[in-house]
Amino acid sequence: MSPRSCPPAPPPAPDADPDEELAVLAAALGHPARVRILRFLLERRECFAGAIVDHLPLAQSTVSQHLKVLREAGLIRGEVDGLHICYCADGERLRRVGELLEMLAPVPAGSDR
Amino acid sequence: MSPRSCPPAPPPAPDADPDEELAVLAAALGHPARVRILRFLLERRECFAGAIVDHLPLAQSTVSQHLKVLREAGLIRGEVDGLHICYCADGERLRRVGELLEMLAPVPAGSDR
DNA sequence: ACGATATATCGTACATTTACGATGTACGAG
DNA sequence: CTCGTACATCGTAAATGTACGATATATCGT
Repeated sequence: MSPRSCPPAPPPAPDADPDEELAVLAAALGHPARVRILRFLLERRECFAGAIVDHLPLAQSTVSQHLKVLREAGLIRGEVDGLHICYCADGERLRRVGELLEMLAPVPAGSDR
Repeated sequence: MSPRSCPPAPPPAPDADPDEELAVLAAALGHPARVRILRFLLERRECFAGAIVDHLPLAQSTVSQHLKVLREAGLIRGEVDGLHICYCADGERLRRVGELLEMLAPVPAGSDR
């Protein structure tokens, strides 16, 4: 079972300008360490920040900074669990990226051969 | 009709690491001016660099830099047409972003209510 | 060949990002 | 209350990004 499921959902923070919204989300995804963090959270059952630090070749403070970037973009959420913090990837927010992308460049009709 | 359709396709430049590939593409999308350039190219029939410059509140040299970032990420291609250069958004490459995103976080089964 | 036009590149200034170690904060154990 | 653990934040240095004006390059028209 998952270590702790994160709270239902924080404010979705609607952005007036879709270009700006996409740019902000894409920028948060624009560093390999952050993509790796997301993949780690999505693939593993673990979620504690320490596990992420152990998984990356980066200092704890650096990982914490990357977590902050992801948090501020709404791509992850953290829930305090005693001494630990359990981070979860926010699948909805990630799907929002795909949605914005699809709005930008709709896939051409009948491209499912 | 479109001003000039761009050449078929340059080398797809496969990236060994999908996390790295996604990060590079996302970083290229991580600035509102670049998203606006892509939208402009996708929505309008125009494609000349000058039209993009007119469309953005940025200096010509700055727009040229953004075009370079998009070009290096493979998100646009430019074809010289006399004095002008016609830029096209590369739909395939944009769809590749969605693909990488989908590989990262598959949409949960039966989420199409 | 010359001048005008379209775009790229250079040089530069300033802001932001990335990385680290050090330090702060909050919690639980004892 | 004190100590250790887990994480965040601070301070800072180096790298990268963003923006501009100036300049280079290439093409077209004459």
